[in-house]
Parts: sequence; structure tokens; C-alpha cells
Amino acid sequence: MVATSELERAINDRLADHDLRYTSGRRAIVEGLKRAEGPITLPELLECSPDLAQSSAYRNLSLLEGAGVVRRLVHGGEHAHFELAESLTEHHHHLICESCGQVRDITLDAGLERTLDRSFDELAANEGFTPTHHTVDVYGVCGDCTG
Amino acid sequence: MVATSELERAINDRLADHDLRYTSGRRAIVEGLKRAEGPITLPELLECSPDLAQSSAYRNLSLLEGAGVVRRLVHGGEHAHFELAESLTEHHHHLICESCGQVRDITLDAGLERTLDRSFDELAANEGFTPTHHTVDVYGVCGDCTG
DNA sequence: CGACGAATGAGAACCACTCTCCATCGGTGC
DNA sequence: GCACCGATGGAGAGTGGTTCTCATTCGTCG
Ligand SMILES: [Mn+2]
Ligand SMILES: [Mn+2]
Ligand SMILES: [Zn+2]
Ligand SMILES: [Zn+2]
Repeated sequence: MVATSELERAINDRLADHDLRYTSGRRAIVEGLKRAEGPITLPELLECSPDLAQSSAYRNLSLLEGAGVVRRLVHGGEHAHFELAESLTEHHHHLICESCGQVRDITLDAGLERTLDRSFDELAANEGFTPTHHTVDVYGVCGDCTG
Repeated sequence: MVATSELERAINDRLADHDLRYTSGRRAIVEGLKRAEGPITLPELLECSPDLAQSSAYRNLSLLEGAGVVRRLVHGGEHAHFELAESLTEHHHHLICESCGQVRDITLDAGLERTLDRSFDELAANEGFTPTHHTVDVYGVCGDCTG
């Protein structure tokens, strides 16, 4: 799930499964998300690919989300953030700067992830809840904002 | 931080610190949040206290949030959810139903919380990030929606 | 080429939430 | 009680990120 051509094929397959074409506009979005250091907002995406139309970018991000290619992160800030879906990259979590809104990826120890999953399964079972996935967000102030 | 009168006093103090009065409308909001089984949306809050004006409720929720009395939870759904701040209740996390949007509280084992905090401190230090708090959200389907 | 459905893009619409503005309230000093 | 004044409430307008509309363009398959 890491080699570029492999990733392109996986994306193509998921789009095909949803009767969607892998057009140049969609490819530009995926390229923008790949090039980014972490999750980015739509304005940031347009900045890096200025020939994308805003409405098309939003529409295609939603379609890509539905096809399991893109993940949307919604926090308190003004814009949602977008990144490639975990199934195309790897399971991870986020540092969120409460000052500038920047989001960065972090990866927890595999053992800790396993402990968390066990704990969630147990808690959820007690509530009649069927868990599918989880998110861990660490809020604070990033290095840029600390000065 | 549990006895009702103690809680009322704490809320009063925090409001006073922010030059805000503990008025009947704000008390109604706090009562609604206390009565609720978990985090609720503004429409749910108005349903339970129909004489609140929407604009006043939103304004007072924001003021209460600023005063550290209320916490706002923002997920992907259409409405934000509101609950009493953790410093007035206790640190906990959330189950989120992806079908109906309902949010329920869960509490992790204290040892696991400590492990998480250590892990976050370490990860954040490597990134020049200063963590202040964290959230853990477990997504899935609730019992009501499973049938 | 011709046809037809999918995709695009400019702008309108949506809607949760915030702001504006004025009436009212509540405390303070006289 | 009364005048004053900042805080509060309520109705409605405004904001802005995101989604929808619809006419046009594109891709694909005969
Ligand atoms: Mn990420
Ligand atoms: Mn909660
Ligand atoms: Zn920052
Ligand atoms: Zn549900």
C-alpha cells in the first residue's frame, strides 16, 4: 500500500467500484494530498493546484471520500481538512494546533493501538455499540505558534 | 466536583471570573446539559427547554464555553454537541454513532489514560508541539441503529 | 463522426451558527 | 422610589464553508 503505482491502481479500483472515472481533476486532488505534509484544507489544496475550480474540488473530495480514497477531518476550525484514506496509507492520529489550526500526523506504538482497540471493543460491547474505527486527537500549540 | 451545590458554586465562580452573570437562561442551559444523558445538540437542548431563544442559547453556550463551563464537540454531523466541561465532571471520551449521530460518554481505564498521556508527551516533544489535552472518539453503530 | 452519460465550473442556494440592534433587566447610588 | 448604566435577551439579518443547480464540455463506445 506504499508504492506509487500500486497506490494509483488501488485508487483506480475504488473509483471504478463506485462508477467514477479517475479524471485529471481527481488526479490533481490526489497528487495535492500526496504532496502535502499532512491533512490540508480546501484553500490550501487550491493554492497548490490553482487551476482547480472550488466547486469541483469540493464535489470531487466528497466523491473520493465516498469511494474510500479520501478522509475528511472535521474539527472546530473554519475549514475541514482532507488526507488520503488510511487504507491507502496507514493508521495514524493527529496533533492539532489550537492557535493556527494546523494538523500533523502522528503514529502510536502498535502495542498501544492494540490495547486501545481491545479497550474499545470491551466498552462498546457493554453499550450495545459496534465500533468500526477510532480517532485520537492531541490538541495543543505547535512549534511555529510557540515561537 | 460532583455535589450539585458544589458544581453550582464552581460555575458561578467561573462566570464571575469572566464578568458574566449566572442568569436564569444560562442556568436553564446548564440544567439541560446536566439532565441530558450525554452531549446534546442545540435543537435537543431547545426541545428540553422550549422557552430558550435559539440565538440566546447559541450565544450563551459560546460564553459558557469561553468561561470553561461548557465543552463543544465538533464532529462530522450537522450539529455540534455540547456538554459540561471536563473540569466540572471528569475526563472521558465518546462513542459516536455514524448512523444517527448520537454521542455517548465512555471512560477509559486510568492506567491507559496515563499511558496515552506519556505517549503524547513524547510524540509531541519530537515535533516541538506542546499538548494541552486529547480526545478519543470511537465511531461505529449504536444499539438503537443496529436494531 | 454521432450519441449519450459523466464530469466540469460558475454561481446560486443552503444552513449551522454568529452578529446586530434595540428593548429589558438588575444592580448601584442617591 | 428613581435615574443611571452596563449586562442580557430576543428577533431577525448576516456570514461563510460547503453543497447544489444547470448549462456546457468531455470521454467513450459504437
Ligand atoms: Mn492524518
Ligand atoms: Mn462527553
Ligand atoms: Zn500552530
Ligand atoms: Zn445510532
